[in-house]
Amino acid sequence: MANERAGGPPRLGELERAVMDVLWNAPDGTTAQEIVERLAARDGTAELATTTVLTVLDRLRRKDFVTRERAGRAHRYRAARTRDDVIASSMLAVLETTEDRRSALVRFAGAVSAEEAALLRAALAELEE
Amino acid sequence: MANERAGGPPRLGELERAVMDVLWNAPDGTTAQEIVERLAARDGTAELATTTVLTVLDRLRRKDFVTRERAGRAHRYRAARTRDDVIASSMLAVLETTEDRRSALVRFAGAVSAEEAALLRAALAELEE
DNA sequence: TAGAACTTCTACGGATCGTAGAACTTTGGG
DNA sequence: CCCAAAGTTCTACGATCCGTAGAAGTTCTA
Repeated sequence: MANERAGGPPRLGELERAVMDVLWNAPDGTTAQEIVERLAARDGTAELATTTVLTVLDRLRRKDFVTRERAGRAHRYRAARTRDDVIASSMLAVLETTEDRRSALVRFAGAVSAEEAALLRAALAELEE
Repeated sequence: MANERAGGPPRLGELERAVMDVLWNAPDGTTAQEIVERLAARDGTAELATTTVLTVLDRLRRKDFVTRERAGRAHRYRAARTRDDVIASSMLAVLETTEDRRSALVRFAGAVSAEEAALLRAALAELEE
């Protein structure tokens, strides 16, 4: 009974997030191979083993972040959720850990940068119509 | 080099959060003993060992979520940060994991309830002055 | 059909967290 | 002023998550 994640969406690790970033930049999907290459290029580091990325892709699939389909002998992986969806629902999940969302939101509004405040205002204004 | 949390505020586990909740409801601080009792009362479960709560308090202290001061032979623990501050900065941390904050914010604005949208608008309006 | 390409299985080490006993420190009461 | 009780720190263990990747299995394609 040691550890119970209970509510909230599954958290992503560092590499998991990096892989998602690659997928989000490839709307038509990519192969594991290509992900390996892009990660190495992006970070200027040595390539990871392909199996490493495949393991991560598998975990992401279990978390419903990724889908795939056959393509020749490989699979073509693609993001199952948009980046914005993940970010927004993750922010919401955090917000839901408090009883007093009101004051948390007020605080949040005060904590974002001026530009972001403007963005939020614009987004909220659009909703109002 | 296995695991690197890198950026972002430290995450809280389930019990850690529960302890913070108790502290947030006790603005003048409490002792470990009292936390044990409140947790048991709140959840209707058996009391945890006092050392368990003390361990958690210690970890929270290292994460700068909690401070304490001597009070007789015990310590009096209190929250070092407000609940809203923790929530808001945690939301911000999530937001910062994307490059395109603009569209994430738009999506977020669309995902909150109508009431919450109104709250946000009000909070942002106040900032503008 | 065999070799290459790809995937799944298995595994390990580090980190975090829930959990708590053992050992140590402090202090109030006698 | 010293001791027992109250409180704290030390140490530890098991579970889970994540990064990492070899070994073993599967599936194409030439």
